[in-house]
Amino acid sequence: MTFVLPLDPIADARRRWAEQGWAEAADGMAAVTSLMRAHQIAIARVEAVLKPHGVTFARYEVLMLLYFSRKGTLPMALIGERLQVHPTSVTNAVDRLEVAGLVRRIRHPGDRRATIIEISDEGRAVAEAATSDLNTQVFSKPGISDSSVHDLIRILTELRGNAGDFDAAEAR
Amino acid sequence: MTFVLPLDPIADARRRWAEQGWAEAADGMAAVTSLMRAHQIAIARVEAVLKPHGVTFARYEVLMLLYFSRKGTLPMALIGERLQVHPTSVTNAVDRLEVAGLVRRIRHPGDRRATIIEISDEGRAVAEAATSDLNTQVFSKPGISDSSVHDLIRILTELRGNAGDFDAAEAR
DNA sequence: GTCCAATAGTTGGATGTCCTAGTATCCAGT
DNA sequence: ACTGGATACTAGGACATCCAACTATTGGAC
Repeated sequence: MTFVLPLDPIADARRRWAEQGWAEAADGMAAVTSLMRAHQIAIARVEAVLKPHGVTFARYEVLMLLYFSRKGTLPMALIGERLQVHPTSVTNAVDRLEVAGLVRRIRHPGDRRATIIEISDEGRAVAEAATSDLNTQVFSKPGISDSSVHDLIRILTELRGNAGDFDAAEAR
Repeated sequence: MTFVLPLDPIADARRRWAEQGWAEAADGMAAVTSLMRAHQIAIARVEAVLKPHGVTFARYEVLMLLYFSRKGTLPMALIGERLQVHPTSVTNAVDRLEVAGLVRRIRHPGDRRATIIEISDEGRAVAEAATSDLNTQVFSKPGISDSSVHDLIRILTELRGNAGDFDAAEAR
């Protein structure tokens, strides 16, 4: 009985990097490539849970930002800033959320250039139901040990901080 | 003189999760969200470096797989399996690489369903130049400490393993 | 007061990913 | 052989992201 043991493709690539004389970059390559693949795995799990709720992760994030805001309203620009995405991505997400009746566009009273987004009751309901499912099906069992979860958060916070995601002084 | 120090949005969300009684899922949420954002940062850095070479990261990965293969050729199916992407994504990447003259489609001698992809001399040249730039500009300085790089690789390998990325117990 | 640079949002285009469906081909069981 | 189920790839569609360009509006400089 013969078993072919599939090797980890990333560990393979890292080995090749070292063999090619790129030892100095091998770990970085492995880290970045792992990040790509881990993202792919995580997003797939999340999207699968969100699908029945009729939202994607991008829209879910917008919804939760509004859900947790004081008045249930936020300017487009602020949403983009918080989520660190391009303005056009916000437009896209809001368009679809609005069509689904989960949010509403409101004219900014003091600045006619700006647009305020308001979450609707249906939006709140979806946010709560989706979060409940995500918490039980994904976030509570992320697929790695508790200590790894902590380390991962710490390391990625370091990475994000160095990339200018937030003021390093506030990194905690 | 007042400076507004932007807080880490993810640390914020984690706090809210705990306040809402979702403490058990708070870390998982923070880990997954951090992963999404870290991916966004990494892919942006990588794509910026690859852009002058006329390839994207998706195509670069295909190119490197071929570059390191014994004969410079691989079946489409194997490429998709190694990169863990959908067959249509491979078709897409190969289409563009072929148009750019970096790879070539060849008929599989023994199986008329299959297609073999062969890297061209230009493909090899691009692979080498792009790798050189990536190594010096990204992989050698990933934006986190060396020990963090090691921990990150270890944790993401754990995550990928649990997701079945390289289930060693599986027969083929 | 006027003018111009900066800001907010949208539109259109390029790219990547996945899914569903369809075509061609292979292979094993009867 | 034959037939039906797998396998390999492609076509078309939905989404998300970014960039470049455009419109509308704001606010400061002169």
